[in-house]
Amino acid sequence: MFEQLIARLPHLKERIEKYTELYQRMEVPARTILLHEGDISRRSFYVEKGCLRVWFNNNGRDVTCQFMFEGQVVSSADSFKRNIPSSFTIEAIEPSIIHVLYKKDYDTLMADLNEDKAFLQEMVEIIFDRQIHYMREFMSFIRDTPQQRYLNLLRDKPHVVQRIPQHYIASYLGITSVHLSRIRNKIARENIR
Amino acid sequence: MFEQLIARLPHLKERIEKYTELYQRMEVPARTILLHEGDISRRSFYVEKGCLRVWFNNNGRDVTCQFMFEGQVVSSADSFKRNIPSSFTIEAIEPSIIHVLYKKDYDTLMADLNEDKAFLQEMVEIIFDRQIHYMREFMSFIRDTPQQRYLNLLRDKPHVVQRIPQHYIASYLGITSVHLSRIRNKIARENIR
DNA sequence: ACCATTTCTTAACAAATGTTATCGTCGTTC
DNA sequence: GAACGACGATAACATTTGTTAAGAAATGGT
Repeated sequence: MFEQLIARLPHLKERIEKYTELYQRMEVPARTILLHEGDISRRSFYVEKGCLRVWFNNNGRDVTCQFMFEGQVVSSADSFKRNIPSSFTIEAIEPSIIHVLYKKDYDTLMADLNEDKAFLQEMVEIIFDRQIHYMREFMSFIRDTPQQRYLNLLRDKPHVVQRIPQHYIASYLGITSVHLSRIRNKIARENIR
Repeated sequence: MFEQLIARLPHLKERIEKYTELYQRMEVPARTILLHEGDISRRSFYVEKGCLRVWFNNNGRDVTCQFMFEGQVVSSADSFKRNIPSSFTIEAIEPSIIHVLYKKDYDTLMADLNEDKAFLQEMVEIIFDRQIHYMREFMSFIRDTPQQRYLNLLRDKPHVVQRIPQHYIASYLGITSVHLSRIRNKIARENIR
């Protein structure tokens, strides 16, 4: 676990391994809710196998805002860090193997790690990358049509399109599944010509 | 300068003041471009007075993605930090007083400050807040209609609606100025009834 | 005060997107 | 293998949003 991370940050190897020990392995079937919108998140998740969907309720309907796959870590960052209600739900949509880190273990660990300059610097980098990620998603929404966003997704994250049911992708793109179906049809017709 | 910041982080007072010294004051008229999209950003800006608009070119037309006012710091974060071309332009849209920090001064300062745990922790918090900001903007785009986004803006940042020309707000909302005008008309009619 | 420019509104029409409903396929479960 | 539910395609129609163009209103510079 966390092999990729250790490969990227060999100087933090021991600390990452210490971190790993605190995780608890868990197998869950599809449709398991790991965190409910509105609850305060006390757990953070690492995906060993499977796929999670992050979504929130908007006037009675799902709005998907993220998909997480093998090797990714996910938590309701603001809820977990600031003890406020989560603004979204985290749900497994495939049978998955998840490693869970409880808030109290995380806090203990962080208290240690805060003494550690190298770790803090790494932390800055990681959060910074997340900032850039969301900034780009945001810019794409201002800029692109739904069709363009779908083509971007095909280009940048083809595994998402392959693994995720289409109606979830539609809501992630901010459109209805009917409209996504039309867009796909249109793209297919254009490719034949 | 930076009084609010010092008030919030009194334990970092000296370092913030050291930071301040490196800034250069600059008065610019409206329509001054402070950073061109595609250029590598070597400067970061603090707004003492006036207003900046952050935008990028999309097939020949402006897409606005942010407004910055008095007391805010702005840079093309990824460009400034990673030495890559900026994905947007920064422009003063009112006559403004700007304080400029050059990259080389910033780097020197950061090298010092990286020795400083308290500062690094603060840094994590600040970047983390930016992450949450962009995440929320992103979620709002998936979730809300343009009319709702305009009402949110009126509710959360009325000063933006008051100070910024409407066609810029339209592009920030991801719609045309004609459509924003229609939305405003509709809201006004609903309020009369 | 005057002119030029920018900004905002409105209208008419076109294109994009949503809504509702129906149908076919596929996988799961009993 | 029958029943069921999830998923995706499609159609018909409604609503939203974009495009273009014209004119009114506001703003800034001289």
